[in-house]
Amino acid sequence: MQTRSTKSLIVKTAEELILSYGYQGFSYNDIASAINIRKASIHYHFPKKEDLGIAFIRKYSRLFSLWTKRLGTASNRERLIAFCRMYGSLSNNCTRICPIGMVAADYHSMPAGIQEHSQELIAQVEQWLTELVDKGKKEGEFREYLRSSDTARHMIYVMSGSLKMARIFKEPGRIKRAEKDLVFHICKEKEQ
Amino acid sequence: MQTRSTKSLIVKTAEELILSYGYQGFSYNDIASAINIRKASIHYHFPKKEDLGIAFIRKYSRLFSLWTKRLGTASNRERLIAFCRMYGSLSNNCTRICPIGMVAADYHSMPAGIQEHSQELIAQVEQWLTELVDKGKKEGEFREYLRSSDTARHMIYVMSGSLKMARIFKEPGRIKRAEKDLVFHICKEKEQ
DNA sequence: ATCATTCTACCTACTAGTAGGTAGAATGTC
DNA sequence: GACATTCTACCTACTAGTAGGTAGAATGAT
Repeated sequence: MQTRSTKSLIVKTAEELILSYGYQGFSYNDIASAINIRKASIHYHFPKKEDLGIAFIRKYSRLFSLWTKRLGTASNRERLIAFCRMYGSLSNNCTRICPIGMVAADYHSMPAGIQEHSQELIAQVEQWLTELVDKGKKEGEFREYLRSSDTARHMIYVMSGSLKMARIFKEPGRIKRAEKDLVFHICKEKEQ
Repeated sequence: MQTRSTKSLIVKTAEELILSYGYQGFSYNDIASAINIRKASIHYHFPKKEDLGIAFIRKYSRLFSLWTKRLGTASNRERLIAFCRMYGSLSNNCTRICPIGMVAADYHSMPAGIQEHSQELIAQVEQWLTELVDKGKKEGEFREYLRSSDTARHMIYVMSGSLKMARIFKEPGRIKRAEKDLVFHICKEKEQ
């Protein structure tokens, strides 16, 4: 097995474990037995657990960048909905929560390097959403009284909260509902 | 030192640790050294870590019940604001998050007994908020188009999200802002 | 083209430390 | 004396991380 596939397989597995059980809730052993390699091999690619944690967050940073780039010239309303759908897909049928929700909860028990990268990821998403709301207001699609950055934050709170609760109560409908609520109170045209 | 005070001191310390570092992020040793007793003494009061976790959640269940009872005959709008203020006070100056936010994130890595009690606590808060929104609508204080239980959930998502982000970015203003946003989009009278 | 060397990617075997948990003695309190 | 409480001393299981080795591919020198 080549390095590239093993390395990314490790990150992929870490990802699943972190989004299910949290940073403290998974071990190198869990990964090793999941993909049938030895623990030391993980340390070869990621010397410290912190390194793996950072790789996990940076991956989501990259994925989000790619996602925003792929998102063509849709209307602001469509982009808002697309964001919610993308976010909802992270739920993985009520088995996982979002990276932001996880790092935000475990924040104080994480190494400094992970904390910094977490801040960057959150800021990146907030930034993109702030610009979206701003543009939506200017182009008359979104309600004028909204404060762009507060609305962006509000969206993150709601979407990440809905994923968590959807998982606990095994109610995927909570995510869809959160989306509808957000669209309703951000967009001008009615859609309830 | 009597049992009662030691026992409640253990829970109090666990509480602080859990709300800062998460369920996986604290140990019996942390508590022992924090209040200068031996680890085994904690096991005397709480044989398993799960027992301590349940005590923690049940305490917040009781506290919430007491809080709702103490809350006199204020207007629905005032009760809504009081809820947000109470919730915001859990932030402890951006050092902690809320019990709901914590158990929701760590959910899958917690023992079954804690999971059940977590569900109950969340359901309890959701229930109270649902009734508040319902009453607020009937009495003409809240916007009629709101769905009571969805709005209740929305409130929990936003408040618990704001506590988490306030902690990460050391921005207590996020909590106040979340409160204002909720009041604005739930209550009829303007207040921005 | 051959051979020595270096590097990559993994391995086995181990360390020190910490986790939750237990047994039983010591201490206090009624 | 009886019982509750806290202690010392320990256990097993597991954690992140390290030491040292190996097969084989890549590189370089002649």
